[in-house]
Formats: sequence, C-alpha cells, structure tokens
Amino acid sequence: MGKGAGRERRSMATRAENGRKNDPQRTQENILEVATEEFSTHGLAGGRVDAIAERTRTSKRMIYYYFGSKEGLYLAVLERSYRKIRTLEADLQLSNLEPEEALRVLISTTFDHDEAHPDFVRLVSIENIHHAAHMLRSEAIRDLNVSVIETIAGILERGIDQRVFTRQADPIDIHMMISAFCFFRVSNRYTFGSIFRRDLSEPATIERHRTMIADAVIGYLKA
Amino acid sequence: MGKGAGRERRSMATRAENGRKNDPQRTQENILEVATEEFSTHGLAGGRVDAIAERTRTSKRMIYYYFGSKEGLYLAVLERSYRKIRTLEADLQLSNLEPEEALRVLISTTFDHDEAHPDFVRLVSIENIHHAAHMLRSEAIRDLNVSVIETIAGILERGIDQRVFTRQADPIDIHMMISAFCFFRVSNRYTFGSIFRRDLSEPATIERHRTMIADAVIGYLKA
DNA sequence: CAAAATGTACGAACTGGTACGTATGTCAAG
DNA sequence: CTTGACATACGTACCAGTTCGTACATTTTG
Repeated sequence: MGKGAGRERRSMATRAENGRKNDPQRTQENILEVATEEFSTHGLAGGRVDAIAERTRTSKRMIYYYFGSKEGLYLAVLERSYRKIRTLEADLQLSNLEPEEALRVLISTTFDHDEAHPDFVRLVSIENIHHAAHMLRSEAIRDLNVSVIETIAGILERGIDQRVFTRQADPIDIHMMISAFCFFRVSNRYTFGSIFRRDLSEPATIERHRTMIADAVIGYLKA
Repeated sequence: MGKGAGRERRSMATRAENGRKNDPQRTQENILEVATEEFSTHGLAGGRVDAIAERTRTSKRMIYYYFGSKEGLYLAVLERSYRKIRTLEADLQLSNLEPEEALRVLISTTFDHDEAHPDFVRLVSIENIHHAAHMLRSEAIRDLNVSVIETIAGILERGIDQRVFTRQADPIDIHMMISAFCFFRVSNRYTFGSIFRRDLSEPATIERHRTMIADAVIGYLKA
C-alpha cells in the first residue's frame, strides 16, 4: 500500500533504488553471521530474533523462511561453527614430525584456535548449559572431532615406541587436558579477570600460556 | 475474604491450618535455593521468575519484595554460591604439609568441589557469557578467591627453597591450570560427552582425572 | 506463468513487574 | 494481660511490554 508509484519504473531503476536482488546463499550466510554474534553474546534464550533481523540486510520473515524457528537458527549457527574448525584441524600434517614436536604443534593449533574464536567457545559454553541438547539432535556435529583423538593416539604410540614418552596415557584424557586449558582461558576470561585483575588476552600472557600448556602435557607424558 | 471464620480460633489452630508463619529468613533461603537451580539450569535470560515462584513455598510477590528484580535475585544467587566456597577453602591447613603434599591436597579439594557443585560451575559459565557484568558490580564477590593465590604462592616458595620444585612459576598461572582442568570437566561435560561418548562423571574416570591433574601440575613444577 | 525469494504488518502468548488487600508480629499504653 | 497501632511479611489478581511466529502481499527468476 502507498507504494504504487514505483510500479512502472521497474527493471533496473528499482533494483538500484531498493537494491533487492534474490541471492538466497548470501542472505542465509548473512543471517548466520549476525545470528552467531547475537547468540554467542546473549545465549539462546537471551538472543532476540528481532535484534538479529534488524542487523541483517534482510527481514525477520527470511529467518523463518530459511531456518523455521529460533531454535532451528541456533542449531544452524552451531553446525556452521563446528564445520569451520573441521577445516583447520584436517590439514595438519603431523605424521612427519617427531612425537614431541607433533604434539607441540597440535597444542599450539588448539590454543590459537580458541584464542582466535571466542564466539565458538561461547557457543559451546552455551550449548553445555543446555545439556548439549541441540548437538545431540544433530548428526552433522557428532562425528566430528573424533579425528583429533586418532591423531593424538598416533603421536602417543610413536612416542612410547621411541622411548621419548614413558607414561601410557589415554588419548582422550590428553585431549581433554589440552582442551580444558585452552578453552578455559577464553571461556572464563571475564570471571577470572574480574577476580584476579588479570587480562588473559594480553600478548605476553598468551605467549606464556601457550608454552605452559605444552610443557605441562609433555612433562606429564615423560614422567 | 471468606476467611472471617478463622478469626476467633487463632493462636495455634490457624497456623496449623493455612500454615502461614512469618519466617523471612527461611523464605529468602527457600527462594534462593529454587532460584539457584532455575538459573543454573536455564541461564539468566532463560530462567523464569514465575517458574521459580511456583516451586517456592511462597509467591512471586516475595521474590520482588526481597530481591527487587530478576537481576537482583540472580546476583543474590551468585553471591550465595561464592560465599559457600569461601568456607571450604578457608579451613584448609596446608602450612604443616610438605609442599608437594600440600599442593596435592589443594588440587584434590578444588577438583572435588567442582565435581560436587555443578550448579556453581554452571553459574560461573553463565556469568562469563554476560562478561561477568554482575560480578563486577558486587564488591562481595571480588575480594574472595584471592586467598587461594597466597596459599599457592606460599607452597611454591617453600617448594623452591626445599629444592623439591625447580621451576619458577606464577601462582596465578598455576591456579588457572588447576581451575581449568577441574572446571572444564564439569562445565563441558555435556558437549564433551556427546562428542566422545564418554561419561565424565563415572567414578573410575573421576579417580583417574584427580590424580592426572595433580601429576601434571607437580610434574610441570619439577621440570 | 509458476516457483522461489522477499517485505510489511500484525497477533497471541509469555513474562517481568506491580497495585491492592490481608495476615502476622511487636511493643507500648492502658 | 489485653488492646490497639504500626511495621514487616505475605497472597492474588492483573497489567503492559516484549517476543516469537505468521498471514498476506509482492517481487524476482527461470
């Protein structure tokens, strides 16, 4: 209503004017980007669909058109975040390296990843508050990080064979120890900083922590 | 209205009948208990004041009477949770023990605490999602865990003096390493379990992890 | 022209918060 | 000891704003 005037000057003028141009892929990607930010900042319950719609170059209608519901959008955000890591982890060539060096590279990678992707870390925290209910319903996510375990298992085995590692350790335990340290630094940055007045994102601190976790893990395996 | 009959048989009969009996302390405590459960399960935004009121032996009116607002209630819940730990941490007598033994006791305590109080762990996670905004506004919480650092500093110093520890380490870093491991096991229990099909709350796993973190930290200090 | 993609406006339910009324306890005066 | 007055403690019903979701209309594209 009240827009009948635009009717006749259509084909090109209108495009340039209101800029509409169907581009589903880009629309979805745009929604996901904004939604990632919103959910990782406010949580699932705290995130507002209207707030997402506003910051999008499209409308709320499109969110429901593509993702069905708020939860559907949240799940899509989660899957997209996990998919992004898979890429990084996959193309690490560690089998040529000596066990100790391989482990250090793997740890550094995990460390840097968490440090560089606080959004992802926060989403995982949020998902844990929801008892991982959404992850469990998504086949896409589940069969993911399993490859890391195989990588670690290989490194540990070679390490034992070469007598550079002396302790028999469970790969999943080792992965947990690494994850815990790298993840916690980011996930608990605020409460930790608030209590101890320490900024965990300072370059010097980052540098020190990166070698610290590696030393600790390798020390543990050599004990 | 319609209760005028109870007027004359007051002193004891009425109390037994409708059970009302002014007990502000118990009412507040009751609200806090329920609210802790609600917020730690659903988060601040996800927690419902009505849901809390329902599970209380009092009404929503009382929540606002005592805590002013939803956020006020949430903050009270947070402070209460932190206050509970202070008690535990305070009466640890570690100065008589040898450095290594003292550290093992401290680590076990942290480990067991997190394991036993998933509600607390979840609240801290939630608070981190909110950038620790509420903690920052509460003087009560801030000057809390600082004592832990002094304890650790003392242990490390004695350890260096006695040449049982060789590495010069920052007490806060050590505390973070311990916290990270203990906290992560609980905070990320669900996503971790979902991906690796491992139940981190199994007794055998708990036992293994408890010694694992202690060995790792002590190994790190001896390297 | 049909199907996919998009925009606008609106509704219905939820949810934090409150107005209003009642009960309980305390304490001083009678 | 009992009466009455005042403050604290409590209950019910309700309101107003928010928020997820949708009906309807329109445009783009193959």
